[in-house]
Amino acid sequence: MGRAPCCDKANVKKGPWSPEEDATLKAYIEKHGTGGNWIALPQKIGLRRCGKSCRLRWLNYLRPNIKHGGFSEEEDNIICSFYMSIGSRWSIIAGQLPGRTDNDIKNYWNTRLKKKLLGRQRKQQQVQQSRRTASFKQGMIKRSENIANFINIPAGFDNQNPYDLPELPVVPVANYQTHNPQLIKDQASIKNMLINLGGRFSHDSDTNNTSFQYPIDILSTSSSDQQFYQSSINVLSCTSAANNNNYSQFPSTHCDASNGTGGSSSPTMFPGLNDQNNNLQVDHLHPLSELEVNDNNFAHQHQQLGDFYYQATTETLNNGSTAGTSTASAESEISWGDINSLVYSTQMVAGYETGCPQAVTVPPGLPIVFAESTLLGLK
DNA sequence: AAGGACTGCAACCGCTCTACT
DNA sequence: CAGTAGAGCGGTTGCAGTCCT
Repeated sequence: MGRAPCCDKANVKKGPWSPEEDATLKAYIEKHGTGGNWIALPQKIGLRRCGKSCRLRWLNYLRPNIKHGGFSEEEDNIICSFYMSIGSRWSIIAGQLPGRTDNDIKNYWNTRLKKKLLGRQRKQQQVQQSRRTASFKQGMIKRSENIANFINIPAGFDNQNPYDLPELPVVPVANYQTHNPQLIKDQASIKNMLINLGGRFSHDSDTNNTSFQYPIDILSTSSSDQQFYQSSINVLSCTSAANNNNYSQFPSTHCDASNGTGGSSSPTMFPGLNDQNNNLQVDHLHPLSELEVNDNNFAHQHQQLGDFYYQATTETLNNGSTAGTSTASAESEISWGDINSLVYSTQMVAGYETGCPQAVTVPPGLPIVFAESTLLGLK
C-alpha cells in the first residue's frame, strides 16, 4: 500500500497560477506566515491548490527579493564550479546566490549553462591537446631522470629514453617518504602558498575530510593559472595519499585498469615499476626552474606569492594502471546527456598531463573535499 | 504563411529526510 | 522503536513562445 496523497487530487487545481491566486497566497503569508503547515494552508485561505504547490509558488516566485533571469558571469562561474564539485545539489548552490532559487538555477543550468560550459571545455581540450603533444616527450625525459636519480639507476642506462628503464626495485611509499622528508615540507609550502593566494583549508574531524576553498576572484583567471591551482592540489592530493597510504580517497572509476571499469589499457609508462602488491607510489616534484613555463608573467606572479611553484608529477603506478590514459577516450566520454563526464574527462586530462592518473581536477572557486563521493561529484 | 523543431521555464511528481507521536 | 505526515529536494514534464525551413 502506497502512502496517502498529500491532498485530494481530484479537487485541486493544477497548472499555471493566476494573478488572483498569487495575490491571495502572498497576502496571507505576508500577514500570517505559513503557520508551519503547507498542507493545511490552501484550505485556510480558500485556494484549490495542493499545499506543495503553494509552497513551491511562494518559495520560487512570490517571496520577497527573488531574482529571475539575468544571471551574471560571476553567478555562472559559481554555479559551474559548484556543480563540478558537488553535483546537482541545487538547494546548496542556491544558498550561495542570494535571491536565486534552486529551481531557477536548475533550469538555467539545464537549458543554457551546461551547453556554454561544454563549449568552453571543448575549446580548452583542443588547446591542451596541442600543448601536450609538444611537451610530452620532454616531460617523460625529465620524469625518468628524476626517478633515476631517486632510485639510483645503474650507470650506463640510457636516461634520454624514458621507455628504456631497467627492472627496478619496488619502493614502498613509506620508504620513499623516509628518503624524502622534503615531501612533507613541500606539501606545507604549497599549502602556505594557496593560503597566501586567499584559499582556505579546513578539516572536519568527524568525516576526516580536508576541504579547500579557493578564493572567488580566481574564477576569471587564465587557464594557466587554473592549471597552477590544479597542479598544487594534485600534489597535495597525491602526497596526502602517500602519507596516509590510503588510495581509497581517490576516485578510481576511470583509473583502475585491474577491474576493467574504464581504466586505461595502455602499457605502463614505466615498465618494471609495476607493483603487483599495489604498494608502489613514487612522487617527485619539480621546482619551477625546471619547468617549461610558457607564460612568464604567470610564473613570475606565482614565484612572488609562494616559496615554489611545483608541477605535480606524481606517478601512481598501480596494478598496471597507468598515467597514459588516452585523450581520445577522455574526450569520448563527453556527451550532452552526461555532464558528469565533463568532470571526469578534466580529471583524466589533468592526470595525463601531470602523470598522476588519480589526481583530482580542482575547478577554480570550489570547496574541495577530499572524499571519494564529493570528488566524484556524486549525489 | 504554415507548421515542425527547438528552447526556456513553471509546475508537477515521487522520492528521501526529519520531526513527531 | 515503528509508523506517520509534512517538508524539502532533484528529476521530469508540459506548454507557450520563438526560430527555422
